Amino acid sequence: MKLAEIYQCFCDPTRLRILHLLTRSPLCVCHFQQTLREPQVKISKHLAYLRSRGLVQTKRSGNWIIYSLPAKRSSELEMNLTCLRDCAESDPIFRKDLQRLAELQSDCCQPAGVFAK
Amino acid sequence: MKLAEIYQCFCDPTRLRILHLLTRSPLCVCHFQQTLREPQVKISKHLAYLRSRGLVQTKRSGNWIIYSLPAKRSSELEMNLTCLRDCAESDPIFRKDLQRLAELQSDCCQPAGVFAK
DNA sequence: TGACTACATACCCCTAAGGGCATATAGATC
DNA sequence: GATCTATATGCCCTTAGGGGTATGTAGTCA
Repeated sequence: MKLAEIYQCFCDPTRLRILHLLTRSPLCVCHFQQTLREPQVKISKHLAYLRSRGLVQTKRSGNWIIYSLPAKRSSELEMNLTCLRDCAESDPIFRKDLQRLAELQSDCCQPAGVFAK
Repeated sequence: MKLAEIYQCFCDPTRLRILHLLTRSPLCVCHFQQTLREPQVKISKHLAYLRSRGLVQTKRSGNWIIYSLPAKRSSELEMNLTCLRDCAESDPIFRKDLQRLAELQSDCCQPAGVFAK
């Protein structure tokens, strides 16, 4: 059942935070590190998990690997990402993540194009 | 994170089918058995899992244990149950479950009150 | 070419959890 | 009390997966 696989991707707190951030903007691994304040290996593994299940896509940009949600998403995924975004509004952890991300984005030393589009 | 715990409950296909049915009506274990066509022990264990995490409630009615969604639900749970219900509409497995349930409900030999309210 | 940066992966350990079989329990009925 | 029905639980096996340490790899820049 496809739906259960989506929820399997959603059922870890770190992955949930990653996916939530991706509903806002494509990001590279170092941004997740700075935003989530988790070890690189942990983030990298969860990203690999999500990638193997088609929940995220990557493209290289110089030294950075940019992660983003897939351009084409099933309606189930789309609905659940929207639901996640709505639920996240009232949760302090997700809010804090967004705040940290905003601070990153206001820095001037970011790789070009990461936050674009 | 409370939200991740909800998704942990959602991440197994059998539990997802159980929860989906419960968005329609309170049910006892034997109804799940007939609707899902899964072994009693499997259903019973998944119900115990959901109960231990507060996703379902029980009340006894004679020999039957009636399972239902909790009367008072967090907004996160409510939103995700709604999303599940919407997603389930397009999935043949969930549709088939609903069909079997409807057949059960049209039988005349059901315990009183199970489907009430 | 060599050093550096950003990221991935192999290996290890440990726990959660899913499934099945057998058995226990609780209420109903006789 | 004995039995039946409906449901729960203990035990066992197996796999998935989450976390950490160490190391590999790919692109960049001097």
